[in-house]
Amino acid sequence: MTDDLEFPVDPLMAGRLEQYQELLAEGLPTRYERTHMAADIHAAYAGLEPGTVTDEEVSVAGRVMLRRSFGKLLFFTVQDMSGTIQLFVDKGLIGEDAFRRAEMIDLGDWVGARGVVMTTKKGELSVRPGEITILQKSLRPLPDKWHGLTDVEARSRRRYLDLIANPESRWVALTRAKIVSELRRQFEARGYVEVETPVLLSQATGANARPFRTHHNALDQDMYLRIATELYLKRLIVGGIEKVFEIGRIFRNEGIDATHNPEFTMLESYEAFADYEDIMRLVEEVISAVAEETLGTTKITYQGRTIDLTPPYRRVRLLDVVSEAVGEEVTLDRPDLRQLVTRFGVEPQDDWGPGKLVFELFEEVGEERLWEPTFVTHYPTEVSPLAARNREDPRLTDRFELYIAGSEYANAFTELNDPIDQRRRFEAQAAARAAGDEEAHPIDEDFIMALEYGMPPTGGLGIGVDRLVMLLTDRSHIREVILFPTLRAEN
RNA sequence: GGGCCUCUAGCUCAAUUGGCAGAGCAGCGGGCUUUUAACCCGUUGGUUCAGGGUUCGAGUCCCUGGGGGCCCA
Repeated sequence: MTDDLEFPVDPLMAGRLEQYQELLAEGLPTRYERTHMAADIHAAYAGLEPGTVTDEEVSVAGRVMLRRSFGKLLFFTVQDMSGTIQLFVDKGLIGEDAFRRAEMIDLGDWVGARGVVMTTKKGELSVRPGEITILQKSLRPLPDKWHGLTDVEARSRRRYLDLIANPESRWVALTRAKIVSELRRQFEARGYVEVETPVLLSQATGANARPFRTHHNALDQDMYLRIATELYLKRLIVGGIEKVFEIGRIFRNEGIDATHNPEFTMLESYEAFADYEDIMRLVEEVISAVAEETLGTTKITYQGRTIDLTPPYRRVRLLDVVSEAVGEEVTLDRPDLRQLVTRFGVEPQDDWGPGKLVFELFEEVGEERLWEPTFVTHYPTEVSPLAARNREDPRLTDRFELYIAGSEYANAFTELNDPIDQRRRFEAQAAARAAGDEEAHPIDEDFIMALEYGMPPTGGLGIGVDRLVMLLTDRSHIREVILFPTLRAEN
């Protein structure tokens, strides 16, 4: 029967294929009327005495995960999005024909079943179907029913199998959805307007990173995938959309490791008339609210250690973090800065000024010390080309980054709205680029023009959504929170 | 980019000093009216990542390449 197929048939699939072709000939259903999710039934009938048969009729549908077959009894464990429910099939009640058909159901098949809610002698809540319908065959065997799918690469590449076999993976995926939804809700509740800015650009701006390059055929023009949404969102502030945010995919052409995927999701927000201290309060409120709404608590466990996300978060100046880490006072004025950072393993380049030196030193020795939620403030102007200068010390900016568990989760500042200074900053970046820094920011003339029309004082924010999901779901690798992480092509 | 580890049946894993490539699950056949990874009996299934080398003999040792993981930069 499978001989006429134009592709080689795996012996493991042969029996199923034959059955599938019979089902196709009979006609498979195009829909199924489900009244209950598995979890609904567990919730509604919790505590039902063993050996009870109710007269409550329900219908369930899902994928067959386990099968236990006796001579005249058949047990299926069916999994839907909410969990699992057992089907109890009794030959004496369902009849010879229906029972024979039920016996042909394989692990992995999608089925629908309608019948009464009952408990078995052992107390297992079950549905005793009067009818079972195969909704679609699975032609391939599922991963090991006990061990699941453990191979890291296979789990990423064939995420559908991971989701079928590993409840934990499903939980992460669903929790991510909740987190993103709650983030959106938090900003909307504060009057922010969600927008979409271009992904495809003639110039990649808004961050220090290397972009992906592509080409538009009709325009015959090289284009870049965005590395940030920043400058477009600020154009919208100029345009009078005073509270604006975007949750969007960002692309950076860089290596892949535990915390980096070439495409990732960033939330950026901008609010007119706010400064970076307002944004600090916003971040505390949003992060703690998202934890509370998605996990039910702000006290979380990450990699075996507890973290309290309850505001307020500690605030500390970047220079103070660095000073504490190296055990002596570090300032931008120290003549021996270059030697100092070298001593701690940083390899400075010739064109690095004091700000860059201190910043690199912070990344080397400061970050890892920050376990409890901490706002690190006053980043050097030299490494913050889009942030407003601090009024007391113009070599520093009114900027902060949020650190938790040694990693960065948010970056925010009072936005630079002085078009003259912005041009100067861009020119400094252009000089760095000319000196070989491929990640230096290019000059964006149109953005300067927008600032020349006047941007109100504005507080801006970026949150790494994938990192936040990692934190809240206790995953140590970014590929665990991205359904289809970037992988080398197979073969 | 560097170091270490790893790749064996659809899945999860074994294979002693270099000596016939195995198990459990899945599959197939049979039994069983209350199972929970059901159980019991029987049974099919291999390009041991690829290529080369050493050897009477290579999953195992060596070389080259590839995939993956962890750590470092």
